Amino acid sequence: MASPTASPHGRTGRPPLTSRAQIVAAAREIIERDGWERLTVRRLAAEIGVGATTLYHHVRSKEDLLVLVLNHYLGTIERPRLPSDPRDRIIAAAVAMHDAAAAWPWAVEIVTTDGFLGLLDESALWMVEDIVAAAEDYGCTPAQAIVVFRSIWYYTAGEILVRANTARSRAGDLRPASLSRLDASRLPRLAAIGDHWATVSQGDTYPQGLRALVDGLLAQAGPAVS
Amino acid sequence: MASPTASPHGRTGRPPLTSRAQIVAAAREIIERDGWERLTVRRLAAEIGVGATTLYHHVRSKEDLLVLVLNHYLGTIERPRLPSDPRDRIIAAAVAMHDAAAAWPWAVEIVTTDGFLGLLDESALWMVEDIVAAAEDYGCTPAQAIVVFRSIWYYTAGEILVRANTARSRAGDLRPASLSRLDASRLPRLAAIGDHWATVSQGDTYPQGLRALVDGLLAQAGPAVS
DNA sequence: ACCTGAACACCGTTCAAGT
DNA sequence: ACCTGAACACCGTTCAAGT
Repeated sequence: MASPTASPHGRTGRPPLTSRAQIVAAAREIIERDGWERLTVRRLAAEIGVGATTLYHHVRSKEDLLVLVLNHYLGTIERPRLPSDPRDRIIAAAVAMHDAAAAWPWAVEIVTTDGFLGLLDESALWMVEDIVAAAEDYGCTPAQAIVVFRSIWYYTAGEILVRANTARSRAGDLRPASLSRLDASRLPRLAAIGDHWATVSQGDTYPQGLRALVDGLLAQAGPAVS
Repeated sequence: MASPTASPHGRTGRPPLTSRAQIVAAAREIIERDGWERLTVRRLAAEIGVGATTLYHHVRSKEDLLVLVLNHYLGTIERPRLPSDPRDRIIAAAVAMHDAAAAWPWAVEIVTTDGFLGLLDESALWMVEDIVAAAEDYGCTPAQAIVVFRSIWYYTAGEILVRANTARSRAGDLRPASLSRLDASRLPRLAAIGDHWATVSQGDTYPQGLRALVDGLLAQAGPAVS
């Protein structure tokens, strides 16, 4: 009566044809091949060669699936060597976090929840750890270090969002977004800037704004202890 | 043969039963009553009492509709009186922008496109104008003023996103998000902070981070001219 | 225990046809 | 010119039934 393929966990019944690892791998394949907008439960099931409803035996919901995929992605990112100077270390860690997010902008939607730390695996939390540790090494209290991380994350998430949406809208119709049409008497500064805005906006101002933010935050925490 | 209800614009044919103004009003009604997630083309049409396909004679797409609704909303916000000191003026304008966005977090998705300025009516651009003008009054070049605005917008949009997603996820299942489960040997600082993180995260740290960002940005532009 | 198809309750958008 | 229902091409999720 005993199943000839009884699992080592002592479970009985039909052995699984689908595994969480297989699901995550297929999801990454779809994201990389077709873009993350195409990752739907139905497509993912088709990719694996299984009924759509089967997936609900392995993940609770689509969001659950996305968290799974995100953690797998974050686990593949190597932890960078960081400078010893606390201020420079915060900036380097933030840039690493930004680069990781820029490659996977959809992840930002999952991760922009205040409780998101509870969703992430330990292997993905070193970005947070490094920033908090550097802030404390500079002389921040734990509460100040949290504010430092949060503020950097807000700034980074916003930049990623703009970056992703801009790329998406450029894929569709080009928008002129010309400011020269503006009424100079009501919006004089914007009218004067005119098309210069588009030129400046093409550049990457993330690092510059980041340095400003970090310097401002550390100044609030008091002068360096060194 | 002439229509008895020929419009003053000299157009002929069946007079419209549906107007853009009516559509925008109905959309706002749905958003305020049921939440913005419930605003669908079909629901909107039902609210007006018209076929869903009819709306496509008045708006090009759903995105077009959202831009229409957003501009109407922004047009109703009063332009605040701002301090004369440039630094304080930037902060006050940013806080006004933040408050407007916090009330309508869905709008952030529309407006986080680099070319979004081209989508907004003049009546909505005073927030941008005021920040740019204040930055220039402080002594920034136009290019620096653009970086100031962009950086503030990134930070603000990110905060709104986290705020909106946190509210949404709290409406669903409560997440514990406990950091005390962490391995202290691999993530010592986070483990030490533990549940203190949740306490600090409950507070509103937007103004504090904003001040840090603005001070950092203005320091980059050089010392005050006054 | 694992997997299935059918079904539910939706989406945004197009298009030929009606008035 | 304006409005319509039907249809297209999808979604995420549930559930009773099969193996």
